[in-house]
Amino acid sequence: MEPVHPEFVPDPSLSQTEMEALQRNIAEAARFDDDLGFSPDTMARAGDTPDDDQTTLTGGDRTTAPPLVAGVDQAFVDDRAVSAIVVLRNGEVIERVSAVKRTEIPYIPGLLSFREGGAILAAFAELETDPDVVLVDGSGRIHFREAGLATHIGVTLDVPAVGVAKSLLCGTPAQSLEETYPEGTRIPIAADDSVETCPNGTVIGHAVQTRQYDSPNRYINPLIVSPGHRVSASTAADLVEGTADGYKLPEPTRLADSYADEAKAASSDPSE
DNA sequence: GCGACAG
DNA sequence: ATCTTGTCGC
Repeated sequence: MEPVHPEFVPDPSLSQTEMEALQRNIAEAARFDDDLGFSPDTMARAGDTPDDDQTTLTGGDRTTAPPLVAGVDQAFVDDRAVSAIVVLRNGEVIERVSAVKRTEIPYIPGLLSFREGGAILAAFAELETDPDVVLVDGSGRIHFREAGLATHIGVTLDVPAVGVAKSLLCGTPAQSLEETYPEGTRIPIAADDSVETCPNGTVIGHAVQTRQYDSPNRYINPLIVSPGHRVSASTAADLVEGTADGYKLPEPTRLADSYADEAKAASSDPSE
């Protein structure tokens, strides 16, 4: 798939001020409410009975096929970024692609999309499938200008997108994230003074505990989930919870992560 | 000036 | 993100 908004394609040669200006425009074009082509509750998972998705004469419309969910993740080799995309439906891999691109700028908090965005869009250009929603590694609305990596990619491609991060970039959690929470716990993240584009108190995402150990002194940190584009904060959390399958990371993200490592190894293999 | 900051 | 062994727990 190709960019619907070429003017938003991340350009690493821009000045920092120009990058920030572009992010403000992207945040204005972003929709942080649900505009999905499917019902978030049609998320069947691996192991589910296939005929669960057939029509019920008297029930609601259950003819809708489970959505195509894509996971995107990157790996790095020297000055190159390897982006991998894995598309799943019903827990089954439908397609996977990867692309390699040189990184033009270093990692700068708040400007991640200008470092990784090029490789990601190159990978999407290779993708034949049109995913219903994309899970991007990093923040979406939880960003200083509400334009994190997931928002940048989602708006540029005009595809529903969700940000899945392992740590909090900004914003204030309703409860401390230092505690150990049981699976299923969802803690709202509110905008604070560090988020300069929206009122303080706005819920810009959630900490989501997709996995937790049963026993004593070992614990797992929650994921930080936020809307990227065309998804609300609560639906973003629903989608991540609905695609997680026994691991902390949702399946599409987990598979993209390992595929990126494979592609990275292959790209730096002399015998190839 | 200092702190804080996804991957 | 990346560099890596051991260690805990089911």
